[in-house]
Amino acid sequence: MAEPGARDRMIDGAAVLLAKRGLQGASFSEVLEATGAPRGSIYHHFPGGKDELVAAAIARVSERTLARLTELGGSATSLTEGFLGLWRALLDRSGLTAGCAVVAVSVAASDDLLDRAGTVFREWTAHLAALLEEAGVAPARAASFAVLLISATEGAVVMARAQRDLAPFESVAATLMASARDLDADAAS
Amino acid sequence: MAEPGARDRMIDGAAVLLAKRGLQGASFSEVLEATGAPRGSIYHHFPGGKDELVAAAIARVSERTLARLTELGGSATSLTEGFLGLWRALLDRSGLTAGCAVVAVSVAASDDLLDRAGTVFREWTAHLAALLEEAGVAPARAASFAVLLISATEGAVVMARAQRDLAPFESVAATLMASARDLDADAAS
DNA sequence: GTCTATACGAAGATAGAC
DNA sequence: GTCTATCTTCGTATAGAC
Repeated sequence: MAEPGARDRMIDGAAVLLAKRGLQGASFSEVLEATGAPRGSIYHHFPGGKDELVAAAIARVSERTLARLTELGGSATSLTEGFLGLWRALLDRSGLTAGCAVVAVSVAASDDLLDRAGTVFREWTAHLAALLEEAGVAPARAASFAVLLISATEGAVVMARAQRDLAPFESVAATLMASARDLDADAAS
Repeated sequence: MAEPGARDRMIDGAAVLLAKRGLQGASFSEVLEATGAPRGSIYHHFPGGKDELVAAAIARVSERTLARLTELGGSATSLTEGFLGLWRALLDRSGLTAGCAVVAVSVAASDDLLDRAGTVFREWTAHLAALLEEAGVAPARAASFAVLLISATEGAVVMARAQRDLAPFESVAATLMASARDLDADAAS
């Protein structure tokens, strides 16, 4: 019952290609080559064509990110460490050749896909802010730190990748971790 | 003497299209249509093809950014305000449809162009750090704040554009301005 | 410096057989 | 569900005339 996996593999493959080579690099040919999925069933699985595939890919990236954030819970420090860890792992695993699939879509997509990317960022921001509040951070500070954490991390990933050097990422990570410790200290008092 | 302007217009046009539509959106056809430049002279002006045009475009964006930063000088506060102002103006002028051309190249380019984008980020970071030091900020703090300012701003531009809402940018801007005031306060003491 | 014409390949998408 | 074949559009790039 349900799909045997071809559709799933295509979605994951598209997510990887978006992260590594951008929207134009995530062509059907590339996705099929990377996943071994059958060419004949592209439009069976994705009647909406490439946009539908890309939308599914960034939705999956979003869900996974949200799920991992939830597991982190606890303090502002652990949330920040965990969020940074997700992107550090992406850079490490790829040898600094991959970035964020959502960012890749945000800079070169149709209006519909741009909207979906915006929704992903809103979800991440809201989820992070809610978890920070659970950790005892005041709502206003939780909201502004959530936006800063996401934007600075995403920007740092872009810089580290372009410079082929993890240094800018680690510099930003250290600064954000210091801020997170301040949040926890204030929450405890 | 020198070029009458066709080459210059193409470079500027490419920069605008990169910012608005990404690398694949900055095709020769689009650039020619946007600038009115003659199709027959593309490879006269850019023997290296598209990569050479894109390289020239992000180099020009970089130069302009560096020049404007130099004009700002003064304090950490004025530098931060000015840097944020450059990107706020970009978002405003375009109705939140344009982003940073260098980021667009960083997520979807050839190795050579990726290197050039990395060089741009290094130049911005070094220049900002140097100006912060002139403003009395300690070298280590100047370096880390320069990286944070660039990465957070770039990330915020991506988020604001995707969400079609300036709010995330302004939230990040407020946080960065508060940090800049701290730097100035410490520099004065 | 600019033109037309064109070669070449890649990409998205569709049709119809199996 | 998957295949092959094909269509169309587009983008890069080249050649040679003006």
